[in-house]
Amino acid sequence: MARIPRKGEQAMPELEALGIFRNLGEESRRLLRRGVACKDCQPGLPILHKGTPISGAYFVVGGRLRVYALAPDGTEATLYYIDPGETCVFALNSLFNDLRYPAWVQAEGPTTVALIPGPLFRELFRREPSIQDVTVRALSTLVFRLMAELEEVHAYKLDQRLANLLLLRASGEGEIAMTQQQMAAHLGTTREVVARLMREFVASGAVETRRGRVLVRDAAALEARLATC
Amino acid sequence: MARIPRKGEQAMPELEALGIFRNLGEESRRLLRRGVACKDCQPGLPILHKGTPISGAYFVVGGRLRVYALAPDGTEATLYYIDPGETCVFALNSLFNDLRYPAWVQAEGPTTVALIPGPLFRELFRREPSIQDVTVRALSTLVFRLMAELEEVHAYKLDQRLANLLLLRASGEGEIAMTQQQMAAHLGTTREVVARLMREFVASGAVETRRGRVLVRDAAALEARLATC
DNA sequence: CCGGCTCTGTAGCTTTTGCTACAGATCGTC
DNA sequence: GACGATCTGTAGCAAAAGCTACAGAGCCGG
Repeated sequence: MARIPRKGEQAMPELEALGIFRNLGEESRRLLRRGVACKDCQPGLPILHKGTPISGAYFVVGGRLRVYALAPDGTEATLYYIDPGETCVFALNSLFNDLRYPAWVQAEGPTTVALIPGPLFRELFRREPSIQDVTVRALSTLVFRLMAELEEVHAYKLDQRLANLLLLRASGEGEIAMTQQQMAAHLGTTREVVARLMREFVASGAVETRRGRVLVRDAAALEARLATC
Repeated sequence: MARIPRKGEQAMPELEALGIFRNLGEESRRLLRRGVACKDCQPGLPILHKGTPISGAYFVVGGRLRVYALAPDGTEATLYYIDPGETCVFALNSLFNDLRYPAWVQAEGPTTVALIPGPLFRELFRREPSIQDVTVRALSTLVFRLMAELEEVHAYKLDQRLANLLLLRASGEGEIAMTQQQMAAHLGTTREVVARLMREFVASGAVETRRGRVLVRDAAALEARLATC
């Protein structure tokens, strides 16, 4: 049940529930009370589109956002999720560099998002260590991830990269809720190649395939696949 | 002719020649005078190795640093250059996240580097807008680059990526001072593949090859190659 | 000048991945 | 239950890239 958007003073309690906004200076709080807005997002509808100009910083207060890219053939690849207390690093990057947003964002389930307008966020960044920390950490984390992904593309073959993806995405019970097409989009290849590689994993007993899901049956076998040069 | 390393007060004139350090507050200057060091680097010898713990931020005062990766077969791939007034963003990333340095760095020609110890840099970061700006901009620029490279790997074939590399690296006179092996390392492929593709470019009149160099003869032909799907 | 090292060019074969096509299974809606 | 959409599995062929091998050219130092 979506509430009406909350602006200024009414949005503060939600924001202060996040640790990074709890110990701000009085001046920063005053600025925030005049500029921040919180709103509930409908699951499924894009909140941000590729090419959107970015006017502020987005923080997840509750729920979860999914950031995804669209491949030329229309398929979606999830880039990353944003959990409560986290900010959208692509939006930060766009904000600090006057770039347009490079992907799409949608809410997964009921999600509350705080939007801090650009000039306000920059001012907070100037004066508040916790904001500086979250900004640099978000950018650094993204740098780390992108470097790892680029290295993986150069260093590994597709079977190894698929094995890695399965290991990384497996839940506690060893389940990956992805279609082959989604895996293909993530790895930058075709669905048929994923199917072919998956057949080998099935034959070796490493996984079982279901419609829309994969079950890891022998993680060690996947790790062994990863270790082959 | 390398001078002895300059510490504290003696290093300040060189540092203040860089715009970002020119308008610092008095307290920041006082801190800097007690902590900064400048030194001249020998061309060729690595300044930083992969795996090195990072103790501070590196700014180029004069000359130029080259950051490079080593492939498993020992070949070097230049990742980026650092010019005067710029900082080593990998070192920043390592510093803020307690990571080890991910590559190698060497000086190209006579180069002077200022090292600002970690705690001092963090303090400057907290209070000085120009330091905040250079930090966020360096990280953001790296994010942008890595994202573009990752997208290029997925969206283009090797011939297109080679054409792009030649266009990007060509000097004003259309010369690229790289061996085929270096191009291969950069693109994550083999020297023979580069040779094969280069033969096609030569046959079409787009380039001429020399030992250790490539001469672009028809940039439009390379661009046309880039545009083919 | 000579020798060693590195770079370039080439060939042939193999492996990996992509493309096209098809059929069957599964799921949700009417 | 029927139907349409989507997902999975498979096959065959093509294209791209990798691997191995070799020869010749160019550069530098002794």
